[in-house]
Amino acid sequence: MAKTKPASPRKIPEQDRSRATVDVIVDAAARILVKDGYDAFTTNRVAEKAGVSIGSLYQYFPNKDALLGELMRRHTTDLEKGIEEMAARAANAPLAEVIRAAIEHNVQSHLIDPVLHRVLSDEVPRLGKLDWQAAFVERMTALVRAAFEARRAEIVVPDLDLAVYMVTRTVETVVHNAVTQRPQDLQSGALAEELTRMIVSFLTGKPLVAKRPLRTAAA
Amino acid sequence: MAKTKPASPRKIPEQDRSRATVDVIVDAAARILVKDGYDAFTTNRVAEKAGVSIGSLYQYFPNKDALLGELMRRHTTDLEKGIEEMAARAANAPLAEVIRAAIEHNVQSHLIDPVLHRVLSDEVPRLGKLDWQAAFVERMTALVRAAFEARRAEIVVPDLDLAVYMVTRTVETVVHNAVTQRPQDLQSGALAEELTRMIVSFLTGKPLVAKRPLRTAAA
DNA sequence: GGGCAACGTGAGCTATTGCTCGTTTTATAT
DNA sequence: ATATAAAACGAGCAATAGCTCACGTTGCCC
Repeated sequence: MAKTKPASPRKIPEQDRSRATVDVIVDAAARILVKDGYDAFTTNRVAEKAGVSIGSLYQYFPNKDALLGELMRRHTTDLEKGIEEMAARAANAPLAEVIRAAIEHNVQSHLIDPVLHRVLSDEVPRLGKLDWQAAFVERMTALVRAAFEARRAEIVVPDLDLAVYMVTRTVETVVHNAVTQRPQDLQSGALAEELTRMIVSFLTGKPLVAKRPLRTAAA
Repeated sequence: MAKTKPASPRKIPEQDRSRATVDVIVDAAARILVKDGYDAFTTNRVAEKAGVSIGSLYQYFPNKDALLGELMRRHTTDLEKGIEEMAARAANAPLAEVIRAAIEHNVQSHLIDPVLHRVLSDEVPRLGKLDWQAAFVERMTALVRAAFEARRAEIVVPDLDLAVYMVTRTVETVVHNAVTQRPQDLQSGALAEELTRMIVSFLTGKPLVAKRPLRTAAA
């Protein structure tokens, strides 16, 4: 377990053949992580499962972390797809609707490849803040911040930065953990419903009027 | 990195001498984790730093995970100290006060040994659900649930289990992440204040009347 | 003080893993 | 066809980490 160096792609694939090799390697990496967890994620195993030699793997990935990084990058890119457009679509909707849409989008994202998502965020050792990762977080934060600023008058939280921080953290982690611990409430929409109430009432200081009447009996 | 087995203490220390040895080992483990992170946490290094031989370490800990487990157990025990008494003290206070007290207690807990706490929860590979860990979570959950049930009339969330889940997750992770990402807001109490508002308005469906007037200007 | 068990020691075994490098195969260009 | 470079190969090296075990030391009990 040597300390891993900075790491950038060793060689850029030029022919279709090599691009296919890279893809097959990344896919195998994902499959191993999903099926057997991070402990089973060794470069030799990935190469074997991909049906390529270990040497080929190291032609395109300078080290293990680079492969992991590329996998995370692709996964994140998939998740990001659609966020901007959702934000644009809800651009001049009322605050409560924006929140609801964002939360529901977040829930859907978490239901795409839950196992890979969980392994990547829970089991993989933090490979100290990749550059693109920080950029991603910043972009998302900016998006939320802009949405809040446009509706500043409705928001009672004095410190807007703090509000953005708390809301993003809360939504992300509650939904994320619910994938494994509350799958039923995620599917039924109950969690998204309550989470929306929570965030909206936090921001506006006023209770959210429910779209559909809340059940009044206990579960 | 072999798969680690169940693991229970290999030998129970009987003399003072050996109990001191165990302590010095656990302390060294904590110091290494805090100062150098999980990558530097090797059994040989721990033994060296503790000033005992590697053989001694393995007389009391059957494997590496057992040492880590014991360290976590001690840390958690420290955190748990005071939770029950706080719960008892706030037994018949109004809901908002209970929430506030619990959140402030949680904040204080996170400020005890923040670095160790962070390493243990973020950097250490999940050693699949220790038995005492599950028990701890269950005890805490039961505590919160009891507090909610005693005030069921004030709570608008239809599914009380879901409410308990969301509240515990939210408080824990927001505070936990704030330790490293929002230390200022933790220290100032601003985060605890807003978090309390968030939880109370979520539960009661009504805005929390601020103890001290909120600043109305933006940050 | 003798015996026994608890305690302590550390050289080194075993196993694994990330990764290299000399070689061979395949595609492209002329 | 031949040359050239990209792509693929895979045996094996170097490093490291978890852990064992045969042996020495300390302390308790009669």
